[in-house]
Amino acid sequence: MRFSRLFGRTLREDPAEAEIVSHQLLQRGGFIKPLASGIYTQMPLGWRVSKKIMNIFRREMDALGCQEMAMPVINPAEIWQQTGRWDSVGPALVRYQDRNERDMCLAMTHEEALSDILKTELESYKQLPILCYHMQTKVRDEPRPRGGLIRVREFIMKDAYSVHTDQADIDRFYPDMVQAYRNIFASCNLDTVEVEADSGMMGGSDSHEFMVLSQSGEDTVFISSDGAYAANAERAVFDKGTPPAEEPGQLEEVYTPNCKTIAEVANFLGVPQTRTVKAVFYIAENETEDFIFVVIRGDLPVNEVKLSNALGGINFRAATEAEIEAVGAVPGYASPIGLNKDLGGGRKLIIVADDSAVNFPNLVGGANKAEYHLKNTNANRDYQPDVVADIALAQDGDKCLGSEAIFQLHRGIEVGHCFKLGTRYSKPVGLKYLDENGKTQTPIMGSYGIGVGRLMAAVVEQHHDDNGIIWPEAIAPFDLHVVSLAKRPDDEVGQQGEALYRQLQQAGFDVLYDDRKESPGVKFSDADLIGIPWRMTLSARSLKNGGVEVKHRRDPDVDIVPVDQLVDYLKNKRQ
RNA sequence: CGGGAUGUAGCGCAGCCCGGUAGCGCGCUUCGUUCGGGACGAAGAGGCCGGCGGUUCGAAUCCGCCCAUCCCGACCA
Repeated sequence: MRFSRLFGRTLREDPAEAEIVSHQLLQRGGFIKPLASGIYTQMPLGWRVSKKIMNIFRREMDALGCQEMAMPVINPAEIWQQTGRWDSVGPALVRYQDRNERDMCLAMTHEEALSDILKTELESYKQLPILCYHMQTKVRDEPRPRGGLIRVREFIMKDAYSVHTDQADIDRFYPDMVQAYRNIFASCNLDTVEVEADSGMMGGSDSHEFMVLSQSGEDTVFISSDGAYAANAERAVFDKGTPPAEEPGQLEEVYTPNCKTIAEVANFLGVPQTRTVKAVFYIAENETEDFIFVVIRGDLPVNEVKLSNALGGINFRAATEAEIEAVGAVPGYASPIGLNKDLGGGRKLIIVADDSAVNFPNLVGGANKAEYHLKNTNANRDYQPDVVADIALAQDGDKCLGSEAIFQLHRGIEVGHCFKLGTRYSKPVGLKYLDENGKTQTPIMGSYGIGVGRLMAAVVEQHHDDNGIIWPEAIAPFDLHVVSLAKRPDDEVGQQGEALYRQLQQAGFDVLYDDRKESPGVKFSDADLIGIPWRMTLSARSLKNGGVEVKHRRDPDVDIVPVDQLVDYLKNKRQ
């Protein structure tokens, strides 16, 4: 490619709206161009990188025996209604009606589309496992796109699916897929951390995220100080401490003026926050709008993902002060003690207790009376929780379960996610196959996603310097960047440059040839910004020194290589 | 959806308080000089000052509403 003909140009300054480095450099280098919030065009340079990334995906998926296919972006509503996600995923799913007023949507992922195929295609255990993947545009109307390519509303994802006879079969296959993901990230020179994750809207039992640790990440992950445990914030379980061995004491009302927060109460009564219990309130988004009364030890924040899981995956919102008062609780001094669980009309008050609030005895809690708290509240004696679960949010510095290690908080970019889906999709859709004994069985599925653009951005986050991007060789837009410092196109240097460009292309390299009429400074700066690994400078000076000046983007040093030895030199040096 | 910020030429910004016919740098075009780390000179092109409404003799500037973009949070993968 001649630089003079390359569509898209470099910018001298960072676009004002770009805050994170990958967004700045990808835009400045002319890789991407924004169209609307969270919607980007991949310009020729960016698309070249994407294609190289996708080819790495192909290589790894094909090696596993996964077959590439292509499923549609446009889906009919029915298949999403069948799995329940038409209602459960909310406005992130882009919906519309076609001209016949049929409900349609733009797929945000493809479990439904694949399941629909399997409904008629899958009949026998002999077909299993089915391993397939595709790379397709996903559309998600995100509440808040951010960070350039980190979180967007339209993006290409490689998603693979596996269909198995039973759990044992997916358990055998799953590590191979995880290994393929490791290979992919290794090929992109990306350092990733594998963390236990919540499966979120995907459902299913088991899931692992691949995180790139970065300040620009939007996910919170905890890694134990001994490196033995890593989990994202939604999932992380931690040691809440050992409850003191105390006999339950007598309930005792105490006057606690102006003590609406846990900190104030603990301070006023001179007890640690771990000896208090607090209440948090939500309204379930179900037909009866049940009132969710959460009790949790005073020092712990609520993990709403864990809470949702404890309640069978329902959605909810924070309750208003009026709604709290309506069930008889007093905000700031609330307690589940003495509240009526039947709110009438089939509406329930559901008490969800974190295990901390149950295991720790004699906690200070609200009295449902302004300015008063109760000492020595005890779950199961003073009130009956409907659900007891771990619903606490881990924090930096929390202790790991079963070891002395400490949680350290990191920010991360989620670049890949593997899910064991169980029968989350196969069951509602009614997927069936006949086993060796002619018995009807429900298959077990897995799904494995990785975003192309997000991966590209994550690589830039990890591989850049003050001057620009430093692409790993495997995904660089070009292999070589030939910089000609010819004064005129037809002079000695110009002619040699043309010949060199042809020669390197014939040797099989992807070459960007800077034939522009620009000053050397401009060409070098653009070369650094675009970040192609190998830069070859051809100039009167280099020719006088015996050839072409070869420099790797990440090293300051240069080699002078005679033109006729260049190809051998590069084949030797390149990874 | 809540909080905050910003919208003026392709990009980065000033001008806005204090109303009076729109400016700087980069980039772009032409010519000349230059030529190893974002060169120099000369001459140019390019703007519905985000939109709508109001106040005013007069609005980029004051007021109201709306829209868009970014950041934090909610939410989400």
